[in-house]
Amino acid sequence: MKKIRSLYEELLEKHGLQGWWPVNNSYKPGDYSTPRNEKERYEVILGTILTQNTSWENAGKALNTLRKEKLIDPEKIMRTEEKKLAGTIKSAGYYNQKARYVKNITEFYDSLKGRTPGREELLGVKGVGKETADSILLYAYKEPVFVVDKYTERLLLREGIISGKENYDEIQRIFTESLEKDYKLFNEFHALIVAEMKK
DNA sequence: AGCCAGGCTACCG
DNA sequence: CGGTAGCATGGC
Repeated sequence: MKKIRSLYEELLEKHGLQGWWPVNNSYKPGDYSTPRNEKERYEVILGTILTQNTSWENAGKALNTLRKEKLIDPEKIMRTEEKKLAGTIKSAGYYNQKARYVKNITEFYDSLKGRTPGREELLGVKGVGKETADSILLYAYKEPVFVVDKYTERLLLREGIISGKENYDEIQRIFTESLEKDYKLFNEFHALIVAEMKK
């Protein structure tokens, strides 16, 4: 197995410390303290839905609108009519689907009562697939879960580490078997992958 | 002007 | 079951 660890060192050398979750946050390189409270946690969770197959810019605009409407609040989202919610997040694309997904994840989030969810129960929420579940665990709950996305797959393809036939869990295992389970490391590694692959 | 952006579900064979 | 159409805006 080509050294995943040395790949990390190379990327860090090339790009420097990045940060965490790039949608609408004044994060600083090397600062992994966010989310600092439940409101920020919930905002990150909304961001994971809004950014599905969508540019961060468009997802960020939708998040800004939600913020302006004071809707970064589970109770308010649940009280907002789905049609209206869809209009509010229009710029994120797929707004009808995502309005439904936002409702679903909000109901689930509320039912947790502050508890950290498991991956399987997250996957039980309609609108939450593997990448979204893992993004929620890593970025909202600081769990040491490696997030696999298009950039991750493209990088491993480029490096000849995978053939392209591997599934999500197999790709994820390549990272978790080679690295200590540290959410800051997983967070930074993924940010570096994006810095490397985003043209 | 068409292609692409950190996916996911439902449905098809 | 593995494969894929549909969902949609905004930036280039």
